[in-house]
Amino acid sequence: MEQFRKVCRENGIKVTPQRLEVFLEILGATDHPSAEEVFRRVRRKLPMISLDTVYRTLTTFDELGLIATLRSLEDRSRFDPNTREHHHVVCTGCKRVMDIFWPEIDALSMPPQVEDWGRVETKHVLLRGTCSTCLLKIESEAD
Amino acid sequence: MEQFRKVCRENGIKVTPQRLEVFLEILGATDHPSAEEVFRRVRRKLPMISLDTVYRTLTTFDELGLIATLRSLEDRSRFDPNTREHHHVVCTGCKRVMDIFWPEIDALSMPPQVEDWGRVETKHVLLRGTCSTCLLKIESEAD
DNA sequence: GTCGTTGCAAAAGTTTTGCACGTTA
DNA sequence: TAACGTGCAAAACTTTTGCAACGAC
Repeated sequence: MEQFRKVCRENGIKVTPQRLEVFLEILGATDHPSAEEVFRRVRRKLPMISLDTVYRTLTTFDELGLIATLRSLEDRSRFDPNTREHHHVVCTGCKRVMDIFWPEIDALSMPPQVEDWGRVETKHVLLRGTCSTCLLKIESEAD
Repeated sequence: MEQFRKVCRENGIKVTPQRLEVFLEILGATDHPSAEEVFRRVRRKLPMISLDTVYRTLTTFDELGLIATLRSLEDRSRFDPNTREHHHVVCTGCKRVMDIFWPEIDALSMPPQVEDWGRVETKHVLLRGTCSTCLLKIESEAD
């Protein structure tokens, strides 16, 4: 909690009761809650908090690297005619997606914790980064 | 195209101009278009097609295994307090997500096609399957 | 002719935003 | 007190659904 105040100070954002409660709630969560679920839980302590504040707070925390957001390709589904096992790399700049074939990954056996968990049906790797075109663009903008 | 008629016949769905055009368009696509983008392209050939038909058609094709849908965890974002590198397995039954630590994957170097592509910043593996609780439930329902 | 499919419109669900007010630093 | 952050309400956006008309088999 002192840690949290410190992170806020370092990043120039204010410590509000809303941010503090969302922080405490999400840090104790092991079940990957949705924004709606976080809202439900935080409201027990802070009944007047609004859902859009929860969204704004989660976005802020994600930007500060305090939490990770699970979502694959931005906000909408994309469709792929290739149904063979393969993977994807997406550019955070231009949002373009490239197929990857990666036999080493396909061949890997599951870690023990997953064997106990149940039956795995599919495996998909998503890489994020910056494509060479966008890298060039960023370099030329830096002039 | 004859292939497509055959798949439809085998699965008991009708061959409509809409389905045919969506099929032709998506099979030629290498850029992982969104539903909206597929709609835009198909409309060039079939100006009267509606967006909801495109959605329905894409869903149907996905169910038949003709295409793959890229989307991570169902429809909404989920948040994870764990920002160390790790991966996830999600149960298609109960939608619960479990963290996975998988050093073998983390240590793998990128395939050559990715080295050329640009700079990769993050790597995330998503497994889908059925957790043991849901497996038991399915078995008991099968009685 | 039957029944699955489409188009339209409206709804549903998640996430974002404009704005006036309140709170933090 | 000067920004920043919040709550409210409404909007934006993607995706789904009810229904009458239509078209494939």
